[in-house]
Amino acid sequence: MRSRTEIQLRVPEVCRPSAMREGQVNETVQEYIEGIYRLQQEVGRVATNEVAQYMGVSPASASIMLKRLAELGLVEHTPYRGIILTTEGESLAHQLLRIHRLTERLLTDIIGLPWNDVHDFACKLEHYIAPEIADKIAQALGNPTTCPHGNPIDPTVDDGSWRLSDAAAGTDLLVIKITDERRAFLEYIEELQLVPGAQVEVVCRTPFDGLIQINVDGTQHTIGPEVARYVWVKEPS
Amino acid sequence: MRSRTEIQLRVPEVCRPSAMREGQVNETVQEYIEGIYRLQQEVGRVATNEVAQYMGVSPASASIMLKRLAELGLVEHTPYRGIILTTEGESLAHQLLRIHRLTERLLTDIIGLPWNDVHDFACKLEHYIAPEIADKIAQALGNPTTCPHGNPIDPTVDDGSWRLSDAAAGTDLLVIKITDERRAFLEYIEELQLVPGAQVEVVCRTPFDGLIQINVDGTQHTIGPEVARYVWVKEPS
DNA sequence: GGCATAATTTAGATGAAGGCAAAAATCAAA
DNA sequence: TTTGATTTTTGCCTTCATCTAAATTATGCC
Repeated sequence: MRSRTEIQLRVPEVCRPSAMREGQVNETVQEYIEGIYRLQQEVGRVATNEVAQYMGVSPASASIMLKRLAELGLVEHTPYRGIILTTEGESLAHQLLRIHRLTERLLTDIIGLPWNDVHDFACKLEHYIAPEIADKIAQALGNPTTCPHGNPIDPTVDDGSWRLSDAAAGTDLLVIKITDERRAFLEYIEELQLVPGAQVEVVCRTPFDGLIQINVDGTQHTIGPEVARYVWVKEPS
Repeated sequence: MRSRTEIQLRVPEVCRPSAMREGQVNETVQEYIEGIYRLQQEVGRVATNEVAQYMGVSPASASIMLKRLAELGLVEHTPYRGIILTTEGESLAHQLLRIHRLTERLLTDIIGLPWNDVHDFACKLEHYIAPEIADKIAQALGNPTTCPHGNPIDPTVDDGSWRLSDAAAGTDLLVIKITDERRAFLEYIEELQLVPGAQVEVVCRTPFDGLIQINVDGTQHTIGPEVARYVWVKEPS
């Protein structure tokens, strides 16, 4: 047993607690940017209130954070007029989404976790996976093009799909992706067999409430608009 | 484009910033437990000052944290007498080490990162990998027995090795593991080809300064005691 | 054009983490 | 029993992310 005064620091700096709490673009900032990106996809220019609601914080908190994001150059913030991601902010969002989706693929394809589980884990891991590691992961996985839920790994790619809620009755379609990745939602989707790659026939639509009758694998289901909204389809090729 | 008031929270709770900052046994606590475990391996019962020095904080901060760890039941803290891990604390340390080492294996074997890079990444990721995922990783990797630096995945296993600094002159030995995982150290080790699995002959030792002359792959090197201390060897079987 | 209402921002405060320096307490060794 | 080293306590600081309440600005309607 060695003399008690000689213990040296054999733990790398990066593993020390103080170093773990990173710099400017921390976890919270990254989560906001991801949320804003998704909102922007849905509604275009984003209002402060929408960010607040989406992130589950008060409008005041969202306002403060938006100011900070603007200072970081990630969003363009016109006071009282909401925000829009800058090129830099969008590029960060793309980077994060790519890392997130690659991580999901790693978790399903290599680690063997179920597809409805991986989103939550990827949410935590993504903040600690550098882009260079993501490249390595992509390589190791044979450069997959989509995440387990069907979203393109490269977020700039347009897969040409549209929402099932917008599909016309009487068409035969292919499920491309599911964009509500909460566990309960995915479990429901799985029950319906409405997973990416499945064939779905839009039988008919109700004139009210926007219900859609579909046929998947010979089974009839009726789904509501809030489900159909997050299932994306296109013509089978 | 949908009405602006209907945006719902499609982001799982767990991905929201507030949920990311966890409960009692947070990142910092985990890092302390790991550090204390390593110290305990080196020197037995650990003094407050040693924890402070090892973790790079003031003795005051270490003292406060040790009190907290004691309240969590992870260490037994006799005031003014230092600490010792409880069964629970040791078990947590083992769990963390297992996850850390499996993560390192994943990073080298599947992702293809170099062995001197993986420690730092694993340090960050380990806090977000649940034991059940670690089990899946182990399975996916074919239940490896050691990390890329040669440490047993199961920290309770005794591999029967000893420090090269304690080896007698004139013996032929097998390098088992390297226990200083800082990048610069591993790069030096690699330069010497003194990696786990290598054959090393202890040619002679100097009477002063504890230098050791070794022969690896037909090349002679002289290494100091601080290097030899973190290279572990045993008789080839 | 003016006003009520809605949305947004500011101001001020909170609470949890993690840290430090200096003073006080304790231990150990001469 | 005194002295020096170690440890703990005390009191305070900083950062982060959040809140409520008040002030400000925009908007839509008559």
